[in-house]
Amino acid sequence: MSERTATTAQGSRTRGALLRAGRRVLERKGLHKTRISDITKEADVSVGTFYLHFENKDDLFRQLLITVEDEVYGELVPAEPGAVDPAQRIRETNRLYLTAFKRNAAFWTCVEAAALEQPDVPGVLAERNRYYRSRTERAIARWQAAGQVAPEVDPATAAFLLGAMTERLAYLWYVFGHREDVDQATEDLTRLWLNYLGLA
Amino acid sequence: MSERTATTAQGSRTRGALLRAGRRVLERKGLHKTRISDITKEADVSVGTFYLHFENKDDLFRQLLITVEDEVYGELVPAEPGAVDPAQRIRETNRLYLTAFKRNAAFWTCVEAAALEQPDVPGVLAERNRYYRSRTERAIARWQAAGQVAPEVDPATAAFLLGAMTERLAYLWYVFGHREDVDQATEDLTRLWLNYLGLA
Amino acid sequence: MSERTATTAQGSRTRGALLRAGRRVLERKGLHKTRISDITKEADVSVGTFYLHFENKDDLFRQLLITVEDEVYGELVPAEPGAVDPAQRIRETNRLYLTAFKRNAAFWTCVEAAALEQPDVPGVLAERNRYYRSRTERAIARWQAAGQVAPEVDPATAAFLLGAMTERLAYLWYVFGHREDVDQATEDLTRLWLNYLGLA
Amino acid sequence: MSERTATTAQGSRTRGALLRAGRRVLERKGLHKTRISDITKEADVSVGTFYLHFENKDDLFRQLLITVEDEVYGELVPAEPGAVDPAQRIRETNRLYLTAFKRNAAFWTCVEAAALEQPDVPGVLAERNRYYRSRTERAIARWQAAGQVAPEVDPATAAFLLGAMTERLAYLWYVFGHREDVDQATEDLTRLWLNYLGLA
DNA sequence: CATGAATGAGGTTTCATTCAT
DNA sequence: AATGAATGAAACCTCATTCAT
Repeated sequence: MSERTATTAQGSRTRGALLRAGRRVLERKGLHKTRISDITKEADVSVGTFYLHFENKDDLFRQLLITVEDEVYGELVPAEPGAVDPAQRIRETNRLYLTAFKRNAAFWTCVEAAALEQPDVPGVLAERNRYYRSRTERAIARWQAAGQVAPEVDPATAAFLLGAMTERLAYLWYVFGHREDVDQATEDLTRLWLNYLGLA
Repeated sequence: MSERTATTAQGSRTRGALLRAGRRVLERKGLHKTRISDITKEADVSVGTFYLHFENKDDLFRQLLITVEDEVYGELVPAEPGAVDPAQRIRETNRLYLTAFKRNAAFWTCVEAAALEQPDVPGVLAERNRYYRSRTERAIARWQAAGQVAPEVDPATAAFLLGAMTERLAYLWYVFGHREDVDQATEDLTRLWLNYLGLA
Repeated sequence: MSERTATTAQGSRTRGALLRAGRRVLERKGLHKTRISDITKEADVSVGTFYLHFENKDDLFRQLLITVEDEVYGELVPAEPGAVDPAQRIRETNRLYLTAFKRNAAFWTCVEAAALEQPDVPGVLAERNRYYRSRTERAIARWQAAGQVAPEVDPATAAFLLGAMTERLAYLWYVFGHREDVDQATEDLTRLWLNYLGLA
Repeated sequence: MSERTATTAQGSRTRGALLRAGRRVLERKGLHKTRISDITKEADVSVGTFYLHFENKDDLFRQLLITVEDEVYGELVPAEPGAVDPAQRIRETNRLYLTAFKRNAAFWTCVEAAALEQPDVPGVLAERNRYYRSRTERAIARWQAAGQVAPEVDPATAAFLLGAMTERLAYLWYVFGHREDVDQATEDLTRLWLNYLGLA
């Protein structure tokens, strides 16, 4: 439906405008108070045009979610992939995550809301989680092999727990609370990771 | 606001019926798909009666939130208040929390949704958090004084971080995931606490 | 229906309270924005009580109209009924009318509104008009007989025209405009009468 | 306010249909008994369409009032603008006024009702009054300069009083009473003017 | 592709009136 | 007589979606 392969240049330009406008409006008004007409007004097109590119609001939202996910994913690859000090690596990843989360906090509010109602959204979020978790898990296993992390830590459990906490803290700080700094937040978060992994 | 502190026995009976019906319907259909007429149908009263007791859906929701909060708060007082082994105490509190959360998980879905839209809800949640956090903080300080927890742990930070993580895990397990057990969940959660506090 | 002959002392006390409350609320909120519950609240009785004494809002309004009419009628009898100077008499009557109208202006707003919708109200107003008109007509005829007013004036027409104008001016001054004085208003009005009757 | 200055031919056609339908229904049922759905049914459009063109019933009414005012204003310019006999001129203007009023009497019932409730309506009416009054005032002053009207008449007062009376008589005759003729009404009214101005 | 007027189902809220207590 | 909770018909208004231009 919403995936039309061949489109005019003009067509995909309009589609892009709607996506960008949708994001702006959603961040401003929230998932439920956003009307389709709000989005088309922001994009400076007529209501009818919306239905040329999307099935409905949920459809646009899903497309948007994928786009934003990609953006965030892309940024989270740490600078130097070589082997470094675990503490250093954890700190750096946390900083990248918090920075990206903070920038997308307003939109993330809508994502959480959608997750409670739209059937596909939890799946998208779960996949993101799984990706992070497995990355974390592999890193911990590596550190164990290198003798930097105690062998009784279960990498899978650790990755799950630390991930959950990281998410919630980011949410509390940047969505509900109105924390602005990233530096101290990174320190607070990192300390928790190091403690748990016995790296402090 | 909307309450006229129930003048009649009949009046407060109906009000109670609406609150209970509201909760049932909210758990079934979610915050946004619940219609006022759904609630009155479930309570077996006419639409007009709803407005005799509540200003609108949000009003009922707020009243309901307070009620449920009280229920949950009430249960969280650990059985034997005497001085016991910290690990034992943490495990017990976690079990109580997870049990209560699991029982109210469906309603909590609505609470999270409401927190993203209704201005007063975050306040209610924040207050609950503050209460727990200060209880936790005092306990940790006590354990430090008794030499059971290392002095370099900051009780305030620890309470905040551990609380956040606990919340998110409960949410992931019982709202998104469909975890059913409490025993193993309690163990997983408790292990994290003990690790962070150096009590393992 | 609403005319119940024998009633308790308590009963007619409540009825009176409702009438008085009704008038106060009508003056404050106008005919259409006044709710039955507004009236019972003002009278400090329950809604049910209203229907013990009146059929509905229109019924109360009609009763009230009669009461107020009586009040106003009663006041309009000039002090000394003996033969006096016509100009003097006209001035005095105009003053009494404007004074009474001003005091009842707020309620009169409702009367005009009701006249446009309730079938019986125009009749009540018309009767009041007829009463005044015939009084005026007789006075003019008397003055003609005494040679004080020119014989080519038709008393019936004169009474009708002068009455209409008096009504409208009172309305414009005290309902729409917010005129406060009575003295100058009386002079303005009286001058018009004298001019028309050739008494200037 | 609510107008988006008709973008499409179709759009303004529908808007016009709603205005005309609104007027018809208002005249038939009166201001308060007219439902929005009555109007849309009469105009043969759906309810939603109403809100595309007007904010609510009051809004439509205000638009309508302006339209009708314009209609009436436009007609009241006397045929030959040259200098003529004052009596002749007064008679002619009165006839035009009564004719226009009679044609719009049913709608005027609603206008009077609205004036008692909607805050802007009295202003519209007052402006119309002011316009007439100043026209009348200038005419009287001209006649005084020409020695046709006695110098002791105050043009401003005369214009105000005569205008008020004219309004009320038209109202009593064509709204409350069901007078049908215009000729005799014009004579009655004109006689009053001439008398007051000493032109009889 | 784009437009924006039109649709109407679906929800919210009000309030006159009744009736069991 | 008085109470006030309960009723439900009736109005209002919104907004996702369609479709003729």
